[in-house]
Amino acid sequence: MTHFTERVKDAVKKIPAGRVATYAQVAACAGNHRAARQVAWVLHSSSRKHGLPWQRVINSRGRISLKPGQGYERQKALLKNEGIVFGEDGSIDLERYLWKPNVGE
DNA sequence: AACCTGACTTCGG
DNA sequence: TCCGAAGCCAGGT
Repeated sequence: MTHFTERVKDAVKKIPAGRVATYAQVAACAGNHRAARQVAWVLHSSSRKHGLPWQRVINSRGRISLKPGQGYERQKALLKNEGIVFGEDGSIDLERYLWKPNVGE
């Protein structure tokens, strides 16, 4: 595991409940904003172990990347449980819920 | 080392 | 808004 992967996990853990972060944002925190895909891989690989609030990581469009039946509903339920409100099209208002690193921490 | 893969992102059409 | 193509990164085989 590279240092980057560890940083990704650490960054994800920092995301506070009720907030969300994009893959690119997490990647940036880990050192490479271009490694968004790798972030997805890490989550997919580590989510099994609990410990990671993977549900708080969404794509740049403010929507869940998982497909229905592939975890979409599960993630949506977890986020709603944290107080996040979804649009009728299943989108999340990033202006309101996006995690702001350095702010409030 | 080479090739494949993925919960991505951006740009065009 | 949807679809396809291209770029990008690191781990797994």
